[in-house]
Parts: sequence; C-alpha cells; structure tokens
Amino acid sequence: MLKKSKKSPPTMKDVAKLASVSQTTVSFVINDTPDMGIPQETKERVWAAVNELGYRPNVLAQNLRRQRSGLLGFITDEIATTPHAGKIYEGAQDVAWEQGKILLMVNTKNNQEIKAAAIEMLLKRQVEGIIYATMYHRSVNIPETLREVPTVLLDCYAEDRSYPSVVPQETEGAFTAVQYLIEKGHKRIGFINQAYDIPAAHGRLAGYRQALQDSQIQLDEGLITYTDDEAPGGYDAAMKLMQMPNAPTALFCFNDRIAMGAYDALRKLNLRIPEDVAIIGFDNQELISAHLYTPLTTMELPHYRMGEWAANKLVKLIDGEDEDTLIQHKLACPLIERKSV
Amino acid sequence: MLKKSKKSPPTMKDVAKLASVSQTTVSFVINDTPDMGIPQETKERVWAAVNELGYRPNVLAQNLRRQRSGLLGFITDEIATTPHAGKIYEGAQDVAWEQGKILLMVNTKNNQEIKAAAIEMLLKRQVEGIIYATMYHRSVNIPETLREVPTVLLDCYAEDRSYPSVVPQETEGAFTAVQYLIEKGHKRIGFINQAYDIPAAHGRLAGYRQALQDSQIQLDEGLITYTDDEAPGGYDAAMKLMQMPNAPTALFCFNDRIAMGAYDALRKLNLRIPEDVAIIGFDNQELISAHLYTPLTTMELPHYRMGEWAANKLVKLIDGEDEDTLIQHKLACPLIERKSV
DNA sequence: CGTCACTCTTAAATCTATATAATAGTCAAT
DNA sequence: ATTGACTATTATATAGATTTAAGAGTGACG
Repeated sequence: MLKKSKKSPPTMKDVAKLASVSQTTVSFVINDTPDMGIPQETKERVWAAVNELGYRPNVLAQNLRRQRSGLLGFITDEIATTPHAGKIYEGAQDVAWEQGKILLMVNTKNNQEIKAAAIEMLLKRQVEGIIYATMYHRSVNIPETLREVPTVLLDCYAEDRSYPSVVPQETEGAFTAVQYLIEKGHKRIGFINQAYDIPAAHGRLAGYRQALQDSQIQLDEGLITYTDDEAPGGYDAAMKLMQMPNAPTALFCFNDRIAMGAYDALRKLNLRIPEDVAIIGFDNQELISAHLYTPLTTMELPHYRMGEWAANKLVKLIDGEDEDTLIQHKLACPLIERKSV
Repeated sequence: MLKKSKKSPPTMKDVAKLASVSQTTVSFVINDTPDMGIPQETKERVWAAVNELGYRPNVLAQNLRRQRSGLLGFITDEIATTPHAGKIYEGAQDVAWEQGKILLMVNTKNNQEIKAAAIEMLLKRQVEGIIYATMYHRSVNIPETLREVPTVLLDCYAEDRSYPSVVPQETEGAFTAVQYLIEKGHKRIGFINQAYDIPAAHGRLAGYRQALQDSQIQLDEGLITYTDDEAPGGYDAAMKLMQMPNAPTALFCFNDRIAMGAYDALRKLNLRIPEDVAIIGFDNQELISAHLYTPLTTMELPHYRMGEWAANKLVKLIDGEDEDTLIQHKLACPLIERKSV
C-alpha cells in the first residue's frame, strides 16, 4: 500500500494557472504592487483563484527572497521556575506582533552549552535580532557571537555596558515605597533585605536610605536585616525586628515572598496588618500579593513594559532608525496599593 | 551619505569560490552526503573555507528546499496570568529541541480574532504541526483551519473528541489525595471544591467520593462545600467547615490558592497544621505550596509531562509513525509530600 | 506607414540551499 | 584502440516566492 501522498498546499503557480495569468501577475495582484496598471477585471480573476484554491503565501519563500526572516530571537536563562517570564515575554511579543515579527524563544536552563547551541540555532535561522532576558536583574556575560546581530538585554546588563539594556529602577522604586510608608505616618521602618550581592539589593537599600534622609528620619542600622532565604527568612527577620525594644511600625520587604513570611510572623505575634504593622513588598507577584489574607501593597517590577521596551528598541536597531547601542534604560516600578499599609 | 551596506553573511557560493570547488561539492561535504567519494583533501579544503568565512547554513533556504520548516506552532489561550504556562511550554520545547524542531509560540489572549490571525500566521510560516494548549483543563472549540496540519490538544479537549488530547487524571488524583488522608487515619474529610462547571471540579469530586467509598467511609454531604472565589473563598469555606459540630480533621482543597485561604482560617481558629487539621491541596503551585508556613502537601498537575507528551505525539503524527488522531490521554498527578498532613 | 507613448503582461534572474543527472579523467581489461 | 568501471566533480533543476527588464498590443500623431 502506498503511503498517502501528502498533497502540498497550492502555490502561486497554481493560482496563476487557474486564473490564466502568469505567476508574476499573481504576485503583483496579491501584493498590490503600485504602478503596475493591472485592470480590475484581472485582479478579480486572480483573487477568485486565490480563494478557490485557498492559497496562502509561503512565508519561508518570501523571506528567503526578501532577505529577512521576520524572526526575533528571545533567549532566557531560565523560564519555568518563575512567573515573571510570562509577562516579559508577553510585552515583547505584543510589540513584535505589531511589527509583523515573530519571537523564537529558547531557554538555556543556565547551561553554557545549551546557550551556545541556542544562539547558533537562532543565527542559522536568520533571526534579525536577539533579546537576551534574565529572570532577575543581574549582570551577564554575553557570548561574542551575539555581536553578529542587533541585541538588546532585558532585566540584565553587560559588565562593560556595551549592549543596550533595560532594567527596573530599583533605587527609585524602594524610595517610592519607603516614602509612601512615611507619608502614612510611619517613622520607624524596618527593611528586610536580601543578602545576595545583586543590583536589586544594593539599589533598594540606597532607595530606603534616601527616603529616610529626605524626610530627616535618623537611620537606625538595627532596622536593616538581611536574609538569604525567602519566606522562612522573612518570618525569622520579621520575628526579630518586631521583638526589638523599639519595634518598627512598618516593614519594607525586599520581595513579596519575604513579605509572605513576615505575614506569618506577625500573625504569630498577634499583630494585625495594617493596623499594628504596615507591610510593603516588592515584585508584585500577584499569585502571592493579591491572594494574601490582607492583600499586599507592593512595588511592581515592570516586566511587561521591559519586554515592550526591548522589542521596540530591537526593531529600531534592525531598521537602522536608532543607532544608540549603548543606552542603559531604567523603567519605573509602579506602586500597587492594596490593603497592607 | 550612503547607508551602511549591511553586508550579508557568507553563502555556500562564497565557500565554493574560496575552496575552488563547486557549490554542489560544498553541499556534499557539509552534509557528509554518503557515496559521493569525496577525497579527504577536498573535504579539508572545503572545511577550511567554511571556517575562514564563518559560514553558517541558511536554515530558511534549507527548509524551503526540503519542504519542511522544522517549526511547530504552540498556541495558548492566555499566558502571563498563570505560572503553569512555563512548565507546559518547557516540556514541549525540550522534546521539540531533541527532534530538531523549534516552537513558535503565540498567545491568543482569549480573543477570537487574534486566535484566527495567529493560526493563519502559523500556517503561512509552514509549521509542520500545532499544539493547542490551555492554562486549565477545559473543553475548547477548535477552528476548522487547524485541520490542515496535525494538531494536538494540551490540557483541553474538543467536545467531539476529534483531536488527540492530553489532560490530567483529575479523578485519580483526587482519589490518591483523599486515600492518602485516609491512610493517615482521617475519617472526616472536608472537601472545598470549586463551584464552576469545569472537568476538574467534577473529576475531583468523583475521586473524593470513590476514595471514601473504597474505605467504607460514609459520605457526609455536609462536608462538601463550594467556592467561586480562590483564597477568600477558601478562608470562608474552611471557617464554616471547622465550626461545624462534628468538624473534619482534614481538608482536601480544590487547589493551592484555596488551601492558602484555608490556612488563614485555621490560624484564625488557632488550629495547628497538621497537628489539629491536615490539609492537602491540588496543582502544586510552588510559589504558594512550597512557601506556605507549613509547606503544603499537594497533588501536582503534570504540566511538564503534558508538554512532553503533546510534543512527542505531534512529532509522531507529522512523521506518520502514529496514525491515531483520536486518543484522549490522561496523565497521573503525582503526590507531593510536604508537611501539611 | 512608421514611430512614440502607454497599458497590460510575462520571461527570466534572484534568494540560498538540496538532489539528480551528467561529465571529465583514470585505469584495467578485452 | 575501444569499452567498461570507477572516481571526482559539476551543471542543472527545484523549492516558492519577488523584482527587473522586456515584450505584445493598441491608439495617436505626423
């Protein structure tokens, strides 16, 4: 028995034959090429043939001829482990879609070999540019092959700042958060920071300091704690802070997971949120912040907008409308008011 | 001033010229075409030219000629709003990668027009097949255009079962969860179900019933409650159940977010987990379940494995190695033991 | 009647690769 | 010397489009 002959889809040639014109004419009609003086009657005949056959242009062939693939590479270091990924990707994809481009996503699982293979694959597939995204704000080493096409870094930056990048305004975000607490009347504000040496930790500490200073509040180093663990660390840190002789009336947590741990500690101590203690988080991980028993007020990391910015920038670089490949852009973190302050 | 002439990357023709052979020979060498009797010396000359120019095959051209794109479409109804997406995608991508295929992901934002446009775009780009994924187990309407290429449904199914699909074993999962509670000595087990008319709600209720019946435990309809809200609903439902005269000693929650609400209620009632009340969830949303104060024992939705299964099935359909387009596959939900039981 | 202008249409080159058929060149056997 | 059998290599067709240059047909004008 013969294998079913997978009949291939109709081509432009088939349309031409059915409409009794040349392939060239079909192309002119379909693309509405200007100044070709094709009479209405012919156009209709061609379109009728197109519809009858259900013809659909082969984008592969188009792109080969046009010398551009319409593809943008999107490399992430990891993906499944974080819910941020979706929003970053969505922001980038929405912009790409408007521009008629498609994203080709690969995640490297933090493996150098996979990363190299992924880049090679993207280049072989003729991507016009690449967005290199990380799932938390950090510094990265960029393989040299990426120089071959326009590249934009997202939520990360090259040590030598030689690639355009977009990251959150960590310092300003923390400043806003703490100032918000101050506006609500708080003067003793605890800060549960993250212990790792990452830009977010430094930036947010700077913002915390700045906000206190701007309001002439004396900095109490004892109110700043560090944890290298998430929820359990937040629990311990909050426990410690709230049992101090001169306990804070508000807590600024490095992220929502730490805030979640702090919630447990406060409950254990029979302290109400926000009546007894105000809490503000960072990240706006909705799964947590919106669903905590007292919904958490927090600073949102602008993932969607970083995705948008990166895709926009990349398209401009590709089109040569923008030549600045050194810009280090920072996006604001909006305050999400819920009930915990 | 002239625009920079974007020098195009080297082609096979360039390699041929440099190596003083024909393009055909270059192709034979690079692809290591058998039975061509190309002497070692020539091969080395070609490879030297390849390396000198940094030649990289143009996959677009290869695929046009080979009549297959190496692309698989991956359509999701929504993406950013759920952390499940990442794992589903990762499972599919890992399999695709092994097979030398690439996923082209688009999300339709639950908009019919975008969906139609997305499918049209995928077909124009010559995808070899399509995975249609939803973010929660449900029934879907599949546009007829999807018949044009092999299609696999993921975490959803067509009403008429005319497409192959993979979904979680809802009933068996619930059965396992409840049986686990029973094994731990619980006899009065509350069930906080979700009120919407979705397969998961029906399936899990059936599993709950079956487990009780298998252990000859009399079903008490009063122990079954419904909520149409997540965390707050879980709070209310748990509150109600635990204040009954003959309160349950264990709670089976429809999902982890409901369990999170139940946690709050139990804490409010000063009931310890798991000493006073055991809780088991569903979904294994790690962000919640692993970070709750008493880490939550729960049933995992097999997202990664559904992604794997769908991609594997799709590749087989494409290759004609498998003709069964009607299979409705169900994957087991593994028990994730933590500390709440 | 020849030519120019204009309208409509098409042949052919191009994009980058693959794959088939064909062609030199060498050597042994008849 | 002719044929056959290899070996090594290349010309050519093909995939499905775009684009340039050229060709056919009509009418007007001198």
